[in-house]
Parts: sequence; C-alpha cells; structure tokens
Amino acid sequence: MRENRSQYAILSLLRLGPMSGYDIKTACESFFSHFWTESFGSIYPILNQLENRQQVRSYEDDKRTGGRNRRVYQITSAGRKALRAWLSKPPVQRSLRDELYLKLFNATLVPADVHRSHIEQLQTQLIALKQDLAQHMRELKAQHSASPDYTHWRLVVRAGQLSCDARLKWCREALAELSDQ
Amino acid sequence: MRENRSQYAILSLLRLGPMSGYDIKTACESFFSHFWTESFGSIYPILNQLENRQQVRSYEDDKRTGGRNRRVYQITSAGRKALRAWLSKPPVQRSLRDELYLKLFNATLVPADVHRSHIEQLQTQLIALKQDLAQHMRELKAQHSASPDYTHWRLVVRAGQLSCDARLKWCREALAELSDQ
DNA sequence: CCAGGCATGTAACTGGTTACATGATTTG
DNA sequence: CAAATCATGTAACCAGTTACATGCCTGG
Repeated sequence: MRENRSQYAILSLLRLGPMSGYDIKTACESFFSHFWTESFGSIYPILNQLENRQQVRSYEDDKRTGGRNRRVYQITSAGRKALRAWLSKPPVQRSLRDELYLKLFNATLVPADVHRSHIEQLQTQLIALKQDLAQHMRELKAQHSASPDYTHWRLVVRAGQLSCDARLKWCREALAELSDQ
Repeated sequence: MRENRSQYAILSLLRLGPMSGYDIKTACESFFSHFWTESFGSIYPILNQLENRQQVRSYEDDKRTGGRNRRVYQITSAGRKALRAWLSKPPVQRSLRDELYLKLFNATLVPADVHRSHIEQLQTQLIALKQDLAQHMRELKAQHSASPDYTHWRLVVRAGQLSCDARLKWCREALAELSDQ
C-alpha cells in the first residue's frame, strides 16, 4: 500500500493555523524546504478531497487587499485525528534514487572533468543550503523557542545540517581524490 | 521533462557484462543497495524498449542448470553512447521527501514514545547499513582495487558511509534530547 | 511433496510533476 | 503598461510500484 503523503504534509501545516493553498505552498518552501516539497498540482485537489472527508473546513476570505479571492482552509478535529493516526505508524523508506552516485558509478565512461564539475555544482548548492539552514535555525530560536514544538523543529533542522555537512565533507574528499590523478 | 532513469541504471549494470533481468535485479541490490532500487516491473519492460532501440542485444541462454530459461542481455555501442550522453548532463535533484522529519515536525500531537521508537528503529537500520557498507568496502578493495572503476566505486560507498554516520550521530543527539524531558 | 530460489512477464494503479489557463492587484 | 506577486485550478502525463500469473528445478 502506497499512501498519498501530500495530504499529511498539508494537514501538518494546517494544524499551525488557517491557510490558503497558496499559503501552504509558501509555508512548505520555508518550513519544509530541506526535506519536503509540494506542488500546486497536488495541493488544490487534495484540499478538496480533505474537505469532502471533513478533515478540513474552508471559507471565502473576503475583503482583503491585493490579488484575487482566497479560500482559506482550517483543520478539523477529524483532520487532526487522521494526522495523529499517520504519525503513529512507523515511517516507511520510499525508494532511494540518487542520480549523482549512479553517474559516478560510470565515471570511467566520460572525461574526468564531467564528474568534477558535477561535484563542484553540488558543493555550491550545499554551501547555499548550509547558510539557509543556519538562518532557519536562528529564526526558529528567535520566534519559536517558547513553543512546545521547538525541540522537534530544532531536531529537524539539525538533521538537515548534519546531512549537509556530511555531504560537503564528501565533496571535498571526492574532489581531492579526483584531482590527484 | 522527467526522464525515465531506470534505463540508465540498467545500462550501467549491463556495461559490466551480459546479464539477465534477474541478474540485474540482484546486481542492483548488491552494487546499488544504498542509493538505488529497481523492481522487476520496471526492468523487463525497459529491457524490451532498450532492445527495440538497439541499445541492448539479447540471446537465449540455453543449456543451463536449474530454473527456467534465461534471456541474457548485452549492451551495444548505441547503448554505451546513450549512457555516456546521460552521464554528461548534470544530475537533477528529484523531489525530496523524508517522512521521518515530517512526522517529527508534528511530534507534539502524539506521545513522545512514538517518535523515540521511530528514531530507535532508524538507528537499528543504520547500524545494519553501516556494517553492510563496511563489508561492501572490503569486498570492493579485495575484488576491484585494480579496476579503473575502483576510485569512483569507492567514492560512492564512501558517500553512503558519511551519510550513514551523520544520520547515526543525529539519532544519538535526538534520542538524548528527547529523553531528558 | 513442498518450500525456496531462479526466472520472466503483465496489468492495474497512482502519486506526483509539469504545463497550461485564468485573473486581480500593486508597484516601478 | 509591464512585470511581479498573489491566487486557484485542471489536464495530461508518466515513472515507478505492487500484485498477480506462471513455471522450472533442487534440496530437505
């Protein structure tokens, strides 16, 4: 059984307060950036499904300034219950696929420069990610250190940092090894 | 454009020598275990597609002992060329989705034990993975240290090790933080 | 004789992305 | 007025998984 997880990502954000589909996308990009993504093509249809199942409720957000009308969703107790049920199940590892390593596995088929530049690109992305995560951590401390969620949110960001550092270390090792040949 | 990557995983293995669909699955599990998976449901149809495109050739493997007849595939120069073309393109990061962190984000909704046990489960898996990777590294050294692929294959395993260690470190930190509360 | 490993294949499904269509309002 | 931002939605697509069907041969 392969369950749609987008619904739980959406409910996770909705439990923080009422949001529109657009807000959910934005919140996803800021809160979940380093471990989860959602697209509009999932968000809007799933919000409708959740409403049919009475796991969210919505209302038209009238009298607002800028942009077209918004529909704002809020989680219901049925929604919270569904989220809780999912949380209790052990997380399942979905298939793992890392293109970089698959390419590196075949490195001898193309000039060495190719892979060096792929790794350098990754390194650049990771350096940017490292700064994002540091910034994220500072904001978390400043805005949520009193929240009961703080410990867990901190751990989530911390996981990103450790993983990012490990990959950066690998990039340095790999580049060193690939150049002295 | 979202390209089917299974075909390249299959070509990657086929460049090491002729294999059946079954062999490919097995090789995938041993060579790629920590960064790539394939299922029979992809392998067999894709082998046919590759043959139609003349990127692989096949023959019936008669007079063998045990099991039913095998069809053995070998890569052609067109196949090698297609693989090379893909290798040169920068690897694209496909959407990132880690259930554990999404669950942890909502940790306050369920008893603390739930997440502790999820993390302990992960820790157990990672310890097993660490041993697998160490074993894999030893075999690599023993069997392929003379091969031109050795440096790259070593780096691929090394990436798994660094990532595994980083995640283990996170598990320890997380469990420490979640228990003294 | 049956469980398990070897072996091939197909059908059904779906999660999730991409691209497109549409439109209001603000700002430079 | 064009571009950017806010905002919602749908249609098409497909990569990849799961489940099922089938069958040979070996060893306990």
